[in-house]
Amino acid sequence: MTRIKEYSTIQENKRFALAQCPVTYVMEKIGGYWKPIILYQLSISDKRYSELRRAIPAISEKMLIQHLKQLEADKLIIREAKPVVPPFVTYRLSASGHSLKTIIGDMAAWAIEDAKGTFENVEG
Amino acid sequence: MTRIKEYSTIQENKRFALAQCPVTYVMEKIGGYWKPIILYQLSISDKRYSELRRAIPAISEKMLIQHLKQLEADKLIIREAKPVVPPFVTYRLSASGHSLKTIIGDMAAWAIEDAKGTFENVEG
DNA sequence: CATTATACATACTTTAGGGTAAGTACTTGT
DNA sequence: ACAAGTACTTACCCTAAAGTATGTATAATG
Repeated sequence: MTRIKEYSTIQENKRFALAQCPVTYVMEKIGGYWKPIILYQLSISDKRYSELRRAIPAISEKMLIQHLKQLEADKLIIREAKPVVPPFVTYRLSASGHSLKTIIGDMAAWAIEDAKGTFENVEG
Repeated sequence: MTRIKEYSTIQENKRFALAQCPVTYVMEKIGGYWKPIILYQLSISDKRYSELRRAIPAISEKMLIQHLKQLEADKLIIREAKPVVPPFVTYRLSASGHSLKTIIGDMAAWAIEDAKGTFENVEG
């Protein structure tokens, strides 16, 4: 995972925004390009690492793992590794993750209303 | 406003995410560092450009204008300019903007609960 | 004995977005 | 005459996040 500088104006402003603005807090947690898609996939069903990879073919392995680690650190998902070889790792939504589903649903509804016809299938 | 390349993998993936994922669509609209804060300020009351600037002292003028233009292009806010000099420009939420308030409120509520640790140690 | 599959890790590059600083045009106040 | 306030605009720099490519250990399979 990429190092970040201890100090920079961007970091300062981010801290400011996080302290002032709960919305930014949520953004920080689900605001990567792929995070909502990962969460959507996990909301359908628990999945192994490789299942996620196949479910989202366009994502690179680095991005997948990186976001999984972040989501895990933010306690939105739970990682379970069976001590076997080859490894068997399953990801699933935590309580926080599940509680986000309502919001995500509302966001999706708003988006679909706002841009009628742009979206074909998905809910996540 | 900064130019973007006609083609890049990032743009490709963004298009993919936007087409597949309504959440990403919402993120695109309210996902700048300052956008939620601007929207929040305008949800309190309509404001002139300079009032916004004073309400959010940490933001640079470039960022403020840039986000205002984007929010206007996305039809979340409405810009009204009186043809006088010195200029008198007022910004206010559009209908779309107002309809976002519920979602923003829910996000804020979730953020506060999550920060408190409400969801911790509960199984998904 | 080489390939495939598991679940990652890590070095390096690119790009979009954010930040800094300065300028524009026009009027009012001192 | 000059500073200050209005609402921007533009040129340039820097950083965080995203992308590319390759490597790791272990076991089963052909």
